[in-house]
Amino acid sequence: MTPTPERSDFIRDIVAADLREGRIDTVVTRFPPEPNGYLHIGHAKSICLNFGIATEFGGRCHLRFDDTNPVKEEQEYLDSIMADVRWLGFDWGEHLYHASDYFEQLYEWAVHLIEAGKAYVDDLSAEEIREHRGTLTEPGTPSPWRDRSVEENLDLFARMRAGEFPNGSRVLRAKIDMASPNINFRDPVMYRILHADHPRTGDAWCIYPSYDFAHGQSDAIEGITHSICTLEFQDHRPLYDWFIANLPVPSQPHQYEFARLNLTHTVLSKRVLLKLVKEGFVRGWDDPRMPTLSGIRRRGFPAEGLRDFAAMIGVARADSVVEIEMLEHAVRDVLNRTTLRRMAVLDPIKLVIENYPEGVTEELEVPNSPEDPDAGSRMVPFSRDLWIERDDFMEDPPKKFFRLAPGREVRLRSAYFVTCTDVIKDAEGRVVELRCTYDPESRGGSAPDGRKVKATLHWVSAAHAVDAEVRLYDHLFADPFPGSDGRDLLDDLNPDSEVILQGAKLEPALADTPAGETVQFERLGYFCPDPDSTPTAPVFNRTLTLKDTWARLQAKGA
RNA sequence: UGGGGCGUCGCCAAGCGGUAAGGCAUCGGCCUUUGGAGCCGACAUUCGUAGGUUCGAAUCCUACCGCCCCAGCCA
Repeated sequence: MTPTPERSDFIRDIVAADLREGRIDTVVTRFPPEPNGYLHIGHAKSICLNFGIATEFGGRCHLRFDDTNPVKEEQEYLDSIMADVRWLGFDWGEHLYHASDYFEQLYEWAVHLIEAGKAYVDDLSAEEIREHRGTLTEPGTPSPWRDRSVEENLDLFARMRAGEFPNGSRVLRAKIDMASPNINFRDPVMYRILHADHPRTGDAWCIYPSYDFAHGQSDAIEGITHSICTLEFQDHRPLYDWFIANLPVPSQPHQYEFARLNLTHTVLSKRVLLKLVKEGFVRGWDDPRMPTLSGIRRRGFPAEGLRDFAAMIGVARADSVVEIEMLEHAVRDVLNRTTLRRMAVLDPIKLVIENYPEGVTEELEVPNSPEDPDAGSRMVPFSRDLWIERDDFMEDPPKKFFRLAPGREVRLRSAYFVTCTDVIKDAEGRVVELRCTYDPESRGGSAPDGRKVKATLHWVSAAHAVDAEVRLYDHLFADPFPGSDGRDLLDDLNPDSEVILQGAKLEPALADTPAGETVQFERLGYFCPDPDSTPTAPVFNRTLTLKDTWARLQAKGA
């Protein structure tokens, strides 16, 4: 499936109308992450929206770090965010900015508001401010410091900047309306004292602007036309507009809100993700089970799949939870057409072809991709002793199982038809080896007499197999709605989200799979080398399984 | 009991007064040297509920119900 290129949503409709009706000449958007964590798939939705609109309408999209809280922000996050946006396939060109680039301008505008009698320094403590704020149903009460003179406010604010006061001792507040039904208007904090080093400005500042005072003004400075954010900022829009209206800003940006992404079987909360990392429930921010872009990349998901997914889910204002199957579909769709096919046996059982000459190896030509003839083919060694998948044999098969069984003939992919003639078991009765005969006439995988077989099995020549570790990944959370109904999030963690297999058997060509490339292990799924992989000890991650009708039938029967 | 939003198929989502797109999932069938892929078909007489306006309503009006967000010196 190819997503419709000209998709439309309410934001694109607004942009199109603004362009058409001449309210703007060029659309300018921005992706404004706070560098306090790694980007996740929810951010990908926003990135695709903002950068997508810019390219579709011939405008531009800025990458701007909302770095106004030095106590939470780190250079590591700045770096990972830039790498992730690039990986996703977007380019901000020259337009890399930081809210911290505007600290001086923001300070001047704060002074402007003080001079206009629209901001004041408050000496109340954080707790007192909260008490004065009122409640959802009761108006707040003015701070006793609300009516200080402009001169005193100017003096105090300058001394706040100069570092004369300790953290938390004073704040600068906008003077709006303590009785407003919109709590954001009850004299919101514009600046707080934070004696902390900033990743970019170092110790140049000890007062930092709040989100509300920094964001809209940063948009105005950059000439952002459409400032797109998530629903929880709706209540802030009147305040956003208030600052723009009361300051001599160079442009008039507007804010629009859309519903953030929620996904079943996953959690998209920086707080929770940080906890999973810090407390060792995963291998790190880039654990293949994490919904972070770095985790998704390590898992082997292609960026194109994420972009297709973003296009598929659309953009709207209704809270929603997207089934993870939709993401998996988008990823499989890309992988199916782009990936090379290889053979690997995850849970091997020996198959010996009794009538095949001992000590002989022949090279069989196997196509690299049925979806792409241009992908060519490769030579794969074949011999008397092979590994096949344990699940591909049943001694006493049910009606619908049509793989190998005693007396049954099946095809070994691109090789020969083989018929199981004997089953060898160990002392405990466990099947340890299958004896077969092959039909030399069926070389390549089809019989000259035209007879058919119901199954095609993948295989690896035992003498040529490369041993590997394979890590099977599944949803990090077993429940579709982690932590719902009051459960502890951690209780919903899927105990089988990572299953590590040792001694998987790979066909030789797999040993040179480059890092970052995802391949298909035929009939099993998509896999990619993990960064832990070495030439002598390959490690593959399972990106996704293939859709599995047989597994579904079994599940239904059970 | 304040304010701001949202309610169209199991999930996402078009629709903007003219008689319910599409995708995911699911279920059939065909095809197949991956039980993959592909192809074909099925899948909302109904749009949170109840009234009203209209020749005609998911779209307009009224009331009600349900869900989400807001009381950080986080963003």
